[in-house]
Amino acid sequence: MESLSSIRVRFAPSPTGYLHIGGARTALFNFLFARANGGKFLLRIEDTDLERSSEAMIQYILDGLNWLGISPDEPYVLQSENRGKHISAANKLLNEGKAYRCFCTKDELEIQREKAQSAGKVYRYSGACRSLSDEAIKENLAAKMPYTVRLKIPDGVIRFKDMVFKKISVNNSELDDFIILRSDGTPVYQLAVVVDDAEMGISHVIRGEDHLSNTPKQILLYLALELPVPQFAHLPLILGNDGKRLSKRFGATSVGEFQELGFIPEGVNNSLALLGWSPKSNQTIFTLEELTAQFDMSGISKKGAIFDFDKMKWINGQHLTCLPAENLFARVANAWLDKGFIEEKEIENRHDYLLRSIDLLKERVRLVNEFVTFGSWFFTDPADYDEEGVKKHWESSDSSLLLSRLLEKWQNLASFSEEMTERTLRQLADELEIKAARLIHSVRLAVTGFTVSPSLFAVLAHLGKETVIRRIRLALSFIKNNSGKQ
RNA sequence: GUCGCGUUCGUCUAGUGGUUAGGACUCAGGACUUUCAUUCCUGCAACAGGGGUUCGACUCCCCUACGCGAUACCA
Repeated sequence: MESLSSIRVRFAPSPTGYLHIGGARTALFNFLFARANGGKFLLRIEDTDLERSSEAMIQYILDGLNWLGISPDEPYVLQSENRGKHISAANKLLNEGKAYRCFCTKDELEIQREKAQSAGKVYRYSGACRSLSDEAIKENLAAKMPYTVRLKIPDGVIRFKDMVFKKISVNNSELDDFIILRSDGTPVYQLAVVVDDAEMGISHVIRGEDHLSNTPKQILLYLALELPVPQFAHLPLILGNDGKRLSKRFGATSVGEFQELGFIPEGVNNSLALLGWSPKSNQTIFTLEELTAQFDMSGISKKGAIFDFDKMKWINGQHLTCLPAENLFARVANAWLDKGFIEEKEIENRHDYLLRSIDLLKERVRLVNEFVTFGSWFFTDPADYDEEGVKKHWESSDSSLLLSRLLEKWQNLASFSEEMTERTLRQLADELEIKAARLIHSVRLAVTGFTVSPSLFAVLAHLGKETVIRRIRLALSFIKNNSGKQ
């Protein structure tokens, strides 16, 4: 067995069909802890519930981790493949008298439980089978009576130091002799985790707070099996805005959904890290590398964190502006491709144009999808114009005059550069004794269809003379038709 | 019910006996800019309640309330 001196952590999801955001955070913290301490980050699929598990579901998890950039360092382990080891561990305990066969039936136990509950008492297994005589056991076995295996819990108190929650102590009397092997011979979760974690040489178990109260049971199992007890760190839960555990009611809860919404891994990782962890400094925007460098268990909070979608978008936007356009290229180009703005071959043919487009827009968007919603004019003439904008900029009597005058000037421009368009526009404004802003707003609306855009003159130079002229003409006829209607 | 854990601005949080209780998102106002969704500045806004301990408690102790989790032949 590996010694515990080498740091090995694991993320152990059950394959439920997608990578939950809470799971992703657990994975991230495991990953960061491993990286920060020169350890290994492993993945174990808890597929004990075989009916609910499939290859495809495992793939979702792998894809999700991969997308986030936190793939495991070794091939994943399937819990179901360790079944034999779980069973022999149970047998070992049985042989050593640390566990015993329980012949009570499910129905009997159910009745006892109900009785205790209706009497307002705490139900715990009575221990009826704990001291069955060897003869009785033999008889039952001979009679082929089904049995479960239960761990014999000694008197005492379990104390452990959680890296997040600090000292925890639970009296063993709170725990009853829990089942480790079902009557069909399959191992129960508690046994499986302990055996698997030991088998994988896990040194630190980092998982959700919902496992905190399982920990004493598991420690008892480590002790009984004479396995080294790992360190534990429990992460506070991620909650929905009603303060309860995050569930499907809250919209996006899986990594895949965030991806579809237009989040990038950098943003998701950053947001997730800040849910329950805080750095020593005031820094809020982190790359994965920076997180790795600064991650520290002491920064983990004990309080459940409510998920703030607005902040998450803001963080994502920060990454979008910081990342060089080249890094965004593939994702944004794909979004444009999906939307039909461009064709496959254009990704290469018009590479520079696309890249510059991304560069112009990236400071203003928060989600990748917004490159689509606010970027249509890179590719097509505006199909319609912002209503407010039309009212504001195109409904005065001289609207078309202004645009026509500009059109005249620009048609004759030899160089349609940023400097030239700006200079000529301002000249015209002077000539007409109006504010340059009037012309600028009017042109922006004509060229993009929106009232907001990146720096107008940069936009003009980027689109080129031909397109700009065409769009101004289009706008002119729109204004004409529109005023005719009224 | 019992056990465990938690409780600082609306949200994420800093704070480890003496602070004008700090930062971030959101929101509001302002500045810059041709506009803005960018950037910058300003503002709003919090120690759950009650008892102790102490010269002095957000910080330590106890109680209450509230929340979450666990109490399965689920994981």
